[in-house]
Amino acid sequence: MTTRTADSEPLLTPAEVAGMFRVDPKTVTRWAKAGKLTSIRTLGGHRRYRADEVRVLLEGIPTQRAAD
Amino acid sequence: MTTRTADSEPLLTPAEVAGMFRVDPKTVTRWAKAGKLTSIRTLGGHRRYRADEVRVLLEGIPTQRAAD
DNA sequence: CAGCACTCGGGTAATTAGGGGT
DNA sequence: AATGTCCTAATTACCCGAGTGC
Repeated sequence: MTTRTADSEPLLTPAEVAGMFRVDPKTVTRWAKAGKLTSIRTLGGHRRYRADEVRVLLEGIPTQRAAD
Repeated sequence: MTTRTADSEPLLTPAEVAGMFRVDPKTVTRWAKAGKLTSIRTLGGHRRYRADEVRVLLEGIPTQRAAD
């Protein structure tokens, strides 16, 4: 219950997100820089995106989760 | 595999749809605004259209979608 | 260690959105 | 009512070389 952290949130690569939106990976990077998308950076500087967030932004269909 | 993603990967750009219908991209935009065509917006406001929907409107042959 | 695919960064064309008018 | 065209502003796509990820 109090464990409300994003436990196992699968992260997506720029190419993955770009494919889902039918845009260029660079565009996804631009969204991250604009703060429209939550980006997690690897230690090398590469970005990873939350599958949850992307799914919501795509059609507004959040992850199927049991009612709180 | 619990690949429970919404199968809305195949998206088309306005130019693509316009080319398939032999109309101006603006016309496709009008169709979207009129609700005649399902449009998914990028985070920048650009529209993307479902290949399924376009195919149906073009040939009337819907895509085989797996029943959940 | 070496290699390939991908992503990074910046910069420049092409496309799209929106309103207005024919 | 519906489509095509003109305009400006914003967004997106492709160019490069270098670094990261596996």
